[in-house]
Amino acid sequence: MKIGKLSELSDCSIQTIRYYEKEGLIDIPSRSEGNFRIYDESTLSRLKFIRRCRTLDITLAEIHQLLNLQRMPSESCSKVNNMIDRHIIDVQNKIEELKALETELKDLRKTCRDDTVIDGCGIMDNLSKEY
Amino acid sequence: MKIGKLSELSDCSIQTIRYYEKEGLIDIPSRSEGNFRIYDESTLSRLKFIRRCRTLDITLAEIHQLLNLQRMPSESCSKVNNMIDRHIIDVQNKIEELKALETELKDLRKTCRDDTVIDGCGIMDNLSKEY
DNA sequence: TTTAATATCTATAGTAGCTATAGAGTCAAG
DNA sequence: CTTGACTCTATAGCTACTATAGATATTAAA
Repeated sequence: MKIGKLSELSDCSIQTIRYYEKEGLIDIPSRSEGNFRIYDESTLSRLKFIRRCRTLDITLAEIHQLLNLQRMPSESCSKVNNMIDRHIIDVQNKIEELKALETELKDLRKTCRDDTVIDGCGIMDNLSKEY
Repeated sequence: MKIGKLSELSDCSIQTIRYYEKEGLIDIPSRSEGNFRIYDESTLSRLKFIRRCRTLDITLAEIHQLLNLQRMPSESCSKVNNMIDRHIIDVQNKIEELKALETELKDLRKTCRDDTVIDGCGIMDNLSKEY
């Protein structure tokens, strides 16, 4: 199949597929006479794997590592486990940060009534203060 | 004062200060005989304002807007309020997304025992599945 | 006064993961 | 034979910085 079809089936944009090729995440495909990329099912599976990882916020560098591990089926999978564990912690930390930010923004928001003017706006005042 | 001192006092790196200058967030400073940037207190205040906004994840484009609003003290401050409200919602949405991601990562993690190899690793299996 | 260390200058490239564009070529249908 | 849909390469843009390299300026010590 050509790149348009692959894009449709994999839910990756055409540019993204070419980008992944450049990054070495998918195999270099064969070409048609007219120089169009020709793909088979294996690239589709690969793209789905990559997309699944990306929805989990796994970086492309980490996906590289996972793909390398796939080629060493008898290795211990502790690296995979550690990677996921690290991600869980990162996500938890990020959630805590965002909660703190939410509180701070809400506090800031309270300092302005809706019907006032820039000059007396508590928000602008607060942003100018030091912390 | 020169840029090194300003950097120290404002907690912005020297490169960041020059970057903000390029982006039009701070005034273009005067120069010494030897072509060094010379700043006064007003730039320091401005940088503190910018930094405060940045800790609240306000974008540089939005900071631009806020600075424009500062120059119109008799305008209604509803734009400021709306901006903060929008940020609160964005942050809340992001938190929900991350919570879902956390759950998903934890579920994924449960599919692998620590003492196995890649070939039988539930995580690798799961990443290859479609959803 | 020379010299060495420190501070500053400009310009440029890199980060992550795409997305968007321009300008050209390919191919099937009408 | 032309139209339209598809694909090609190469390049630039996004955000908010950060990190060089190589040159100049200033300051302090010897």
